[in-house]
Amino acid sequence: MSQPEKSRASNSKRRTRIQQENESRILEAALETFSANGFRGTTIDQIADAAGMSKPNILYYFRNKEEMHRVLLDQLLDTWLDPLRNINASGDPLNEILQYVQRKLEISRKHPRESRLFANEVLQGAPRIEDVIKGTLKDLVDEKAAIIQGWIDEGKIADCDPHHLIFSIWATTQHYADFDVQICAVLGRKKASNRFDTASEFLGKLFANGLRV
Amino acid sequence: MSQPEKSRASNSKRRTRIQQENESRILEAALETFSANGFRGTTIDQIADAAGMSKPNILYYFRNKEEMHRVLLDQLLDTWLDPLRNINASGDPLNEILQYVQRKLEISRKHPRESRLFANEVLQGAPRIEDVIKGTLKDLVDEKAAIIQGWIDEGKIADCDPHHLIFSIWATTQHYADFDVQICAVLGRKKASNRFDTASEFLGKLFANGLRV
DNA sequence: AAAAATCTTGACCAGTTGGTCAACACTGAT
DNA sequence: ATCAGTGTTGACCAACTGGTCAAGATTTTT
Repeated sequence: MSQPEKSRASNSKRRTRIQQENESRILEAALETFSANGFRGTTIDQIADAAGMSKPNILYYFRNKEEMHRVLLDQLLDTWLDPLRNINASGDPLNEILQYVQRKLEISRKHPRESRLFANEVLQGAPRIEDVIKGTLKDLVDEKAAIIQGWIDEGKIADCDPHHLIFSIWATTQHYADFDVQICAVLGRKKASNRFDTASEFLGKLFANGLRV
Repeated sequence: MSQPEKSRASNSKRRTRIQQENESRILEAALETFSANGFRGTTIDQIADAAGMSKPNILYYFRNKEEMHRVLLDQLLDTWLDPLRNINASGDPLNEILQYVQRKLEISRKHPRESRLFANEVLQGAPRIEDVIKGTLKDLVDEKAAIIQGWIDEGKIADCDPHHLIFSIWATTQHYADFDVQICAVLGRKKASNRFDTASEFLGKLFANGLRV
């Protein structure tokens, strides 16, 4: 009776101190490298270097390159959907939406690497997260879109397609993480230094104005 | 006196019929593959397959993988900047901006592969187009931002940061090319079928409303 | 028709990369 | 202190990949 082949990371036994430390060091290094170079552009050696350990040791904790990527995407998706979940049907409509914009922008500011990892994945056709996108994500978006449609019907915000409204919030906020290099280059050193604050102000105005009845 | 090493493609001599045909077949195949898999994720063999020729023949026309990528990016950047160049200081402010939104959206609709190629490049830190972004692109954006600021000062459109306005237009329109998989999955088969038309309507409303004085 | 130029590719090579393995080092429970 | 379980890595391998080359096929020029 041999054990099914499992990496340490996916083992359900209680994890030791060393396991926990190393797994998080590896995931941190993998996030850094994957988000900067994409999946194919990342080598296990790079991750090993970034994590300060040997390649075989990386593969002692994760069965293969794919598994590190999968774990990162899984972790990511929770954080990703959280702000959307927070939209509250009984709150003030405009305020709920503006809060959502600001929360998403805050994620771009604080977690740009996760944003780029996600962008890379979707750009390549989302092969590894197709299920989540078509399932959990779609259901959640449909649910919130219905809430927004309700607000529109009550005349609380301007008439527009709720799905596209959500897309436009994703687009504008994630842009500040995914295209940061371009943003900084175009703004120049000085204006770029507080780009997230000026972006926050701009997006607040745009959506507040754009959704006025 | 040996010729400097040049691929056929970059040779300045008059190009033969076969050269022209094959170079464009290769670039078409390369665009398809690069935009779907990224630079590192693309192998010359894949491009050769897509172009229906052998690998050595690909490398007869282009010195290496890098050169195909470079040529594609060069071609792309022209198309890319064109709509922005079209913004006219003496036109009707709101109309000029809404036209820009629609032109950019049209590019996402007609040239999604180019958009993804560009997105891939910027996501990875734009190593190969840094110069253009910091030079031509920045200058052009600054110029158009000044025009928009003029309109704001005249009270023709709402007060907002012109640079971020441009970013938000890039973000919202390119999103429909770069994240198409996600858009389609979330919208579902039926609503996805005319996604560009509904997007056009939504973005028109959002920016028209958002820029009202 | 023949020579010159251009085009095409099978075979090959060297470097890289994902992943394995056996042997050795460390940790912590007894 | 012991030793079973856990952690670590140098050496290695097979597959892949970017790129070369010489020889032959095709097209164009004369």
